[in-house]
Amino acid sequence: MPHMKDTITAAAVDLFYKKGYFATSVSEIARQCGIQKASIYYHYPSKEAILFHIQMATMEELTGYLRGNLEGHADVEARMRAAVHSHVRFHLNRQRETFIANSELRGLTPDHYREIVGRRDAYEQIFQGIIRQGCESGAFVPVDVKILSYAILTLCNAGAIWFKPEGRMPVDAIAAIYETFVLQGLKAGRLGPAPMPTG
Amino acid sequence: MPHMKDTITAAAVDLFYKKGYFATSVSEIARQCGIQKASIYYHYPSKEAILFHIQMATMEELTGYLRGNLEGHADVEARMRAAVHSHVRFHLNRQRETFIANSELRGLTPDHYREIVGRRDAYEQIFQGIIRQGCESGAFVPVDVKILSYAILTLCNAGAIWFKPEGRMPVDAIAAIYETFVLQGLKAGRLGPAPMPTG
DNA sequence: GAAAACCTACCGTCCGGTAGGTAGGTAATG
DNA sequence: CATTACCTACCTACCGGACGGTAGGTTTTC
Repeated sequence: MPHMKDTITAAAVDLFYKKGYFATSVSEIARQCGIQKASIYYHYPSKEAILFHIQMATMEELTGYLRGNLEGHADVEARMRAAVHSHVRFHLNRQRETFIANSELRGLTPDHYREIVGRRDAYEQIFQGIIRQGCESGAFVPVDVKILSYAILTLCNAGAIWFKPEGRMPVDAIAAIYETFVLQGLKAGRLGPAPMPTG
Repeated sequence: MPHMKDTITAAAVDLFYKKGYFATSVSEIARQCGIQKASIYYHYPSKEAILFHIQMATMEELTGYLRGNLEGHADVEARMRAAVHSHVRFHLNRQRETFIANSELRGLTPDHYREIVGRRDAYEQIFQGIIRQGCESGAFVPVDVKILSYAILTLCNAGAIWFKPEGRMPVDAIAAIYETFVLQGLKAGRLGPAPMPTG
């Protein structure tokens, strides 16, 4: 039996995902939990605190998941594959939380905003490190590391938009598609015009 | 000298982009235009109507721009390049409008929602047609058309998130990077494991 | 019996939207 | 050419309601 705080958090995830943070009222969250609005404030000091809690927990888990999935992979191509796979898997399994993390940053206070964006930057830098390493070793075509890292991360989020857990496609199959597409786009293979200088 | 309705629309674009639709009040829009809140309702019947107008105009322009850019290209690879280039260019030049179109669908009434989603589907199907053609002709590796179309469109939106018009990178350079990456990922080139069946 | 968990009742504020009025210009009428 | 009528584009003042949040009392749990 979960504690009420977890129930509240889960209800908030559900509603923030479906209706958005600003369009969701504290009363609605309470109603979904079967309690009164005032009781929410026993567990959380403010509505924003709920949002921050969700975002923080999601970023922590996302980063931890990536670190775990990278362990034991030394080869740069294998690391990239593992990173993409990890990112996609997490986004499909935690659809609602990652959607909130990606789209509800504006609801945060300036302090909390900085906190979350800092963690996000750290996460991105793991990807950028792998891409840079691949470019330097010649495994990948030379690319603008920052631009490509954003592109890849955004691309991998795509699945979370349309994915239905009960659908025909299993998570790993989708992850494999993105993995293949990204690696095909990155691997040195002499196709197309020369890319931009790697400013 | 623009008419007030255009001023209101422009102010709404600005505020919806910066703060989000639900976090923006009609009074704020009015203040930014130097008029009173009630005067907004002379030009628009409701707040939602402003959002719908922005979304509708954006989708119309986006689709028209793509159709124009595809004209005269017969080869499937050239069409794909032109499509990606068009999509990226538009998203960089109309950053605020496309951001709103992508993230503020929940603010629309059910009728308007269907209208916009319908146009979006039509736009996506242009991309899916090109991908399908490329797969069937053997120019592209066999892929799941729908999944890849979403992936490519989402990927091309990435630029609009961080792009600063006054930055070091010109629009066409960024478009070229995405173009190369996408084509490299799509073109038949015998890399990586076999992709999924093209359900 | 005390601490934790939840309640009812309420606060001030802001929201989207409306009612009704008015300044100033244009067009029709005699 | 003066008067009446109408129109556009805005205004002030207000509505009911919902919002986030709080005060203070009551029930449940250990």
